[in-house]
Amino acid sequence: MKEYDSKAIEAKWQAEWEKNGRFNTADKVSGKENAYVLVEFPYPSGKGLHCGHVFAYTTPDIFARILRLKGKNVLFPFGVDAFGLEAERTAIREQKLPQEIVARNTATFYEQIKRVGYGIDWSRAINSSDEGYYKWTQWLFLQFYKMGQIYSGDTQVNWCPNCGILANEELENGTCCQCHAETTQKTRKQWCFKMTSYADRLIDGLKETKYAPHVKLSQENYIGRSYGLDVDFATSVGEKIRVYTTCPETIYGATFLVVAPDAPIAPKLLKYATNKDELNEYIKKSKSKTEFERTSDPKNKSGCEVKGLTAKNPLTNAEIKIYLGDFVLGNYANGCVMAVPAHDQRDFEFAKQHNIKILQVISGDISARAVEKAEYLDGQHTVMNSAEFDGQVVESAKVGISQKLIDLGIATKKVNYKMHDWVFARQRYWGEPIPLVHCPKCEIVPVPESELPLTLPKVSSYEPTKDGESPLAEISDWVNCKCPKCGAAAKRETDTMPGWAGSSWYFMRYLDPKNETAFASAESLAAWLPVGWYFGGNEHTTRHLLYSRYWQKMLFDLKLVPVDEPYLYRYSHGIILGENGVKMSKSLGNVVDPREIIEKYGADALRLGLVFMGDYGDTFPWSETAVSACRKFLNKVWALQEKVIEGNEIRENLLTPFHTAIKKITFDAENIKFNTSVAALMSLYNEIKAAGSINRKELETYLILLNPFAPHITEEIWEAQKFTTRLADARFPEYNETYLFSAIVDLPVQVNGKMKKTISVAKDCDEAEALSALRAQMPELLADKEIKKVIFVKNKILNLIIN
RNA sequence: GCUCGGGUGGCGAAAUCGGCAGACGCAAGGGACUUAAAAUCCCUCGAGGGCAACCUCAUAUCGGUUCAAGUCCGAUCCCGAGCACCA
Repeated sequence: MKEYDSKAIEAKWQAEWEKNGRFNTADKVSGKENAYVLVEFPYPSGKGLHCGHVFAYTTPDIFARILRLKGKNVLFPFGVDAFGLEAERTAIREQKLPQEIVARNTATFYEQIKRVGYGIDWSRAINSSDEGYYKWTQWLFLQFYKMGQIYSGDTQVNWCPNCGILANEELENGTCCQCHAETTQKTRKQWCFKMTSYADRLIDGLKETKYAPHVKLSQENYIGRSYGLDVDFATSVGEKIRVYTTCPETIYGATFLVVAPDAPIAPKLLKYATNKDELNEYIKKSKSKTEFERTSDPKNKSGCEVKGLTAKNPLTNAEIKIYLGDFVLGNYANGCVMAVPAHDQRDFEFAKQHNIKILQVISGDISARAVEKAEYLDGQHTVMNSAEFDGQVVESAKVGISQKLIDLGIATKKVNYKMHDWVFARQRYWGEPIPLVHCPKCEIVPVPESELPLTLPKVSSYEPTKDGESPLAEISDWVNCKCPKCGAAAKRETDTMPGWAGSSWYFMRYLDPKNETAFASAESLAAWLPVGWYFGGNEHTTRHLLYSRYWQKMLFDLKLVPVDEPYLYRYSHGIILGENGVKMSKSLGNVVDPREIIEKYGADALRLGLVFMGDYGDTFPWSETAVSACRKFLNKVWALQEKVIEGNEIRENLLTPFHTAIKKITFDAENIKFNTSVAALMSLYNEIKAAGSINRKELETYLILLNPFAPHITEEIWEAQKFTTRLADARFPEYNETYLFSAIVDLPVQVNGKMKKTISVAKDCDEAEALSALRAQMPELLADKEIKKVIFVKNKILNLIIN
């Protein structure tokens, strides 16, 4: 009876769960408390599901199963996020339709995932590219359009002279990945979301959530709110240059200005310049760089002086030079900065490179590098070379100088955000058509809601076009339509939505996936929102999270949802690398298919192995030996059936081990750290084995504890042992503090902070009792020593300071 | 470059509030069972020293705070993720 037949057992129980859905479906009406556990829905890639996916889903499944055993009405749904570039490119490569690719890959994904034995409510499965789903994505878009959150604005796109618009993913070192031509940045009007108008609420709303601190920090930094001043610098040609600064305290040290080549004011300055050709050449060059390239090179701060005009420092009246520099971004604040080389490292390097005066205005050593904000705002540094402010500490000079600039009418207070508005259009086939119509008379008219979904036409050719227009623009039957308002001949918008669209609200469709009259019923939204626990990849902690929070806030303002934060907790997982420590990829041949592992060790062993390998949040290599170790462990649990004796209570010698394990798993569930739960289950097994037998109560308890991790084998043993109820209806045990420690504890004893030995003392004993126990048990330690000081922490430490 | 993580034995890792560093496993070595092997079971297992009791060193590096530091503070090095059209 050493080995168990994992294949037969897993097939049996998976069939049972599928047939008898009540174990995994969330009840609409139940006396229980609702708990919504969400895992990011994957893109159904052609590579199939690999162990990285399984790693991502196993911990949430264990968590959901624990909540069920704790008596919660748990919703744990799944689906696929099927629109997007990857499916389209795969389809082009295989000369098939994206629809076919998605259907095929989704089937494979679901088949694979079912074999791991997740407690998923399959009745709610969704696919974001289904008409019944994207009808509501389009409907939501129209609500946002009608509330004024969507506008047509200038955006930058990657442009290949041969292939048209490219995604960032299609760039290879500034060239096109297909034809290897040089790419440039091109301006194009596109639909955008006015997301910056919600910036403050997106920061402030984080207070309502319980995300991990690093997740909140990522969100805040991405939004990048800063408080500063808009300051006008006069120029020799009358035109004013408005810069944004968060460091007005350094303005006396501003010795040049840098204007982004794509700043709104750049063309005006160019008119007066005497070196137009040189400047135009510089502008052209910077257009070939992406924003990332412009800002990432620390050494080469390129720039080109704008000759023939100068600016004036508003407080010193010194004449200062103006440069175009592409490390300044045209779309942030005013696209212009005042450069203070003594107190900004970037400006410092630029000044050295272009031989510009470095004027120190804050104390410190600037011989080798700038003394920056992080250093000088310490209440110690003082201001110099700054007229009447000389000698003041920086913090107070900052206030004074700001006020002076404002009083002089040169500056106004300004709040800026690093976050941009959200470009929400793609010139691609495989996405939701944007439901707008261009009418020559009425301009932009929304498609009537009764006509949704505006379906994506099924066509044989859907490749991106060379002129940068959407492939839909070439389908005249589809493009030409009547204006819904005036009936005149009109044209449909041909851009589609980005992959972010469907994923910004999918957690609500799970609540009511078949509803044809609303994206979800008000009752279901009220019953389940916000999502209690949201599990997903580290790579989504800024953008996907932010986008869906933004949609939620707009929907809240439209009174369409009851809460304005969609998720309460957010847990981010790492990545499983290949066994060789490199990212799993087909070309490297280190992808692990869960089906192979299940074949060899069983799904339960795979599940245990995946959580045992490492922490959910970490990135680490796949380890087959961890799975094989867990299979051995399960074999031993199976063999416990030979040692079952009668008994209705946990025996006294096993009380502490059992309650320690229960506490550990309970604690781990709150903190999503199940690797140590597996260790706790193994330790508890070792104690049971040492006891020589297991009684029925102990076995019953052990099976409940192990069930969320290894659902199949535990169901099988439970049934074979003829416990009365179903395991799924059992209750997760509670731990009792009084059983956690025995009456005698080992107290570590240190001398002068160095660990010596442990002594046995009564639990919770005081310092005097501990010292007398020490004298009795280790008299030699204190012989002829004078104790100068005693540090005693109950049940933790006894530290003696001795000469 | 900017932002966010991380660095602990031969390996994966643990250490919840600053209190016995290495739980739980893997690999390895020794033993039992076996005709033999596999499986299983038992023992050893951070490094160095010592017959032993024990001692010294050890959580990327350097410095600090503290009775006590993997944990807190400062500096440095290295690795991973994201940086707006992959999602």
